[in-house]
Amino acid sequence: MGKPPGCDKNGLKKGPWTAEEDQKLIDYIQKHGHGRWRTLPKNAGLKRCGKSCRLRWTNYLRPDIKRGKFSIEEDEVIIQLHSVLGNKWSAIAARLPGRTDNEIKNYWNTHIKKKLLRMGIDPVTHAPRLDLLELSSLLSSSLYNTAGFVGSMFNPSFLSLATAFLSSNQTKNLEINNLAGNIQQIQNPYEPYQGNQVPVITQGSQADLNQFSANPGLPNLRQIDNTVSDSKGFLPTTIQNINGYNHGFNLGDQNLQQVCTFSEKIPNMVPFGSLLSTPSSSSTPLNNGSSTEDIERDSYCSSNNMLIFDVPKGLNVNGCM
DNA sequence: AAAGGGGTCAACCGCCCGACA
DNA sequence: GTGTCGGGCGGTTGACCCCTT
Repeated sequence: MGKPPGCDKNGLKKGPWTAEEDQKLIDYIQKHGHGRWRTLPKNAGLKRCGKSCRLRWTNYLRPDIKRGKFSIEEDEVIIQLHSVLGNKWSAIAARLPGRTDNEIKNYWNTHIKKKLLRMGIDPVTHAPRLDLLELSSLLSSSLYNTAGFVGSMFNPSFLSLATAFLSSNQTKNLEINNLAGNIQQIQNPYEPYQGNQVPVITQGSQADLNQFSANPGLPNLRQIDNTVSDSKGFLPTTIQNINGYNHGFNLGDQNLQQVCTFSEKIPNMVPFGSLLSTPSSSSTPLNNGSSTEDIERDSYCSSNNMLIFDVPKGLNVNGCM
């Protein structure tokens, strides 16, 4: 079954393409079009395998390729689509005109993944990292018996519920994953647990949240500003409906649809970097290889739409990440 | 100035699938 | 049903670059 690897046979050249080879390939495709990649290199006078030619064309030489840095909007589209599609880079690329799957894949692995990790978000599941919850659980076990409010704050039943809640998100269907992408709200990925406030990442079904709201052990969830930047109608109404506790998550297929039709909205979209990026108060980036622009981009954030827990002053949660 | 360590990204690899003879 | 072909996919590699020491 299948076909021979090809490129390492018959003395075919591998490695970086020269300008001359590029020109030959471009000239040939401009004259004859592409396709028939196996015979193309011979006809074009190239000592390359067809696959190498195809990749060079689709990933680099194609005239409609957009070079240069990814915009904030593109970042957000990628994150959104990845939360729904996973590592389906070609599917993601299809929604980002001018970008190739390879480029997006590289960008994800080198930039976005790290960014999400800094934010305490699992880049695979787009859920809060469970190891952080486990850390909370450790805190709970050590503090539970010594401080009354901590016992309430880190109520094991609450942690258990939260863990199950978050775990369930990893296996739930697309709409839940999309919800995670839409309403993850976090304060500061560089210093996630600042002062007396713990960032809250809310996601889940209505039943999940009803459970949360019904749990007396929950800390005081409040939202600084629940007027969500949805003036263009992009963000789901779910966020608008969150006012303190859940007032009704209503996620259905329309959310997936929103993501899938997202690219049409890019030109006029309301950035939701405020949801996924960071405030300008970040101090030292963890990635010292970041360019100034990266730092600025990572710092892009609006000051509203923050969901926070009130944490008693006595509890120092700095450095939990 | 030089070494080395880490980040980036173009290119490659291996596998898979659908179409077709 | 089987083999071949054309093409696509996600994962990985390695050369190059830049920054730090």
